[in-house]
Amino acid sequence: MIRLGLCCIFREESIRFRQTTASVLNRMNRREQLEKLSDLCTANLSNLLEALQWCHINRIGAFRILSPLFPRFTHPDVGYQLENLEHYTEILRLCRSINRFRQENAIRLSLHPDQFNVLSSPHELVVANTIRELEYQGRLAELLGADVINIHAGGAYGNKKEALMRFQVNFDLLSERVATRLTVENDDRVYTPTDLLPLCSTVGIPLVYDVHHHRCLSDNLDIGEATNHCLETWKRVKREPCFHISSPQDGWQGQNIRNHADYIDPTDFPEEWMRLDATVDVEAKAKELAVLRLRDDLDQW
DNA sequence: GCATGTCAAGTTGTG
DNA sequence: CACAACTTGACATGC
Repeated sequence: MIRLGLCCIFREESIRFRQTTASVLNRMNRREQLEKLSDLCTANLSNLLEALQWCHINRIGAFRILSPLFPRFTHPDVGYQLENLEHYTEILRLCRSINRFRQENAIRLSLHPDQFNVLSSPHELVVANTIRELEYQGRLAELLGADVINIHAGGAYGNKKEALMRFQVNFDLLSERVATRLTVENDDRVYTPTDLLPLCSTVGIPLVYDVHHHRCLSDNLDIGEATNHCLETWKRVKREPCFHISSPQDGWQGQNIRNHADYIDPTDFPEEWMRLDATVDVEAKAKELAVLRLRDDLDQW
């Protein structure tokens, strides 16, 4: 069975995640900062539980958790520890409820750290910041029961081989809780599946195959071949494979095919995926509306 | 109440 | 060399 995944937020449902910025926090004293952050973390966890309940009711089998679930957690000035928040006990209780709910209802959770997390960077500071952020997401993953932390391979710096070598070296600096969850995804400007598959076998991490990115930046593999190679990387770690799907905003003849459309054109859904046991994250601007429509479209087939 | 500007972070490609 | 694009809404501010 294909399980479809909703990414991070809702378009029409009133489930909303809250945020803040460092500049707002910096205008407060530490006590006020922690009060605000405690409120936001607690609210976001309640919202996450609601999001999972929505997924369950609507037969959506996966949910991607937004990175700033705990806002500004790793920020150098205003970062904090959960233990220092007023609602710490409540926060842990909510995490356990979420973890139990996703387990009982078989909802797969994943995380997708932002583009500035670059393990292949030649800059020590960038790598250090990346590791800090990944460790935060690892903690989150452990608390909530997410099994995927998916990132891109980063920049090429004029030499992809060397960049991927740095990725490999820096991977060894990650904790067990991050390393066992980390996956790498082909992107639409630098790294194709062909570029990443050797890294995946050397490091022993799975490939998240984004077919839209592959259509924007192709290699010598067709979709069926890339799918099969991707499946092998997941088989090695005995876990359910993960794919991404989107459609271009103005069709394949449009100006910028990288932009995501509101909905998924069902003809963009690879035939090769139809009979797989796999997760397919739906990256579409209409969010839950797009997932529901694609679910119905696939049911028709 | 509504419009507008801001938000920690990286890298690439364009002009 | 500077800057927009990537992707993107939520929030705070100002009128």
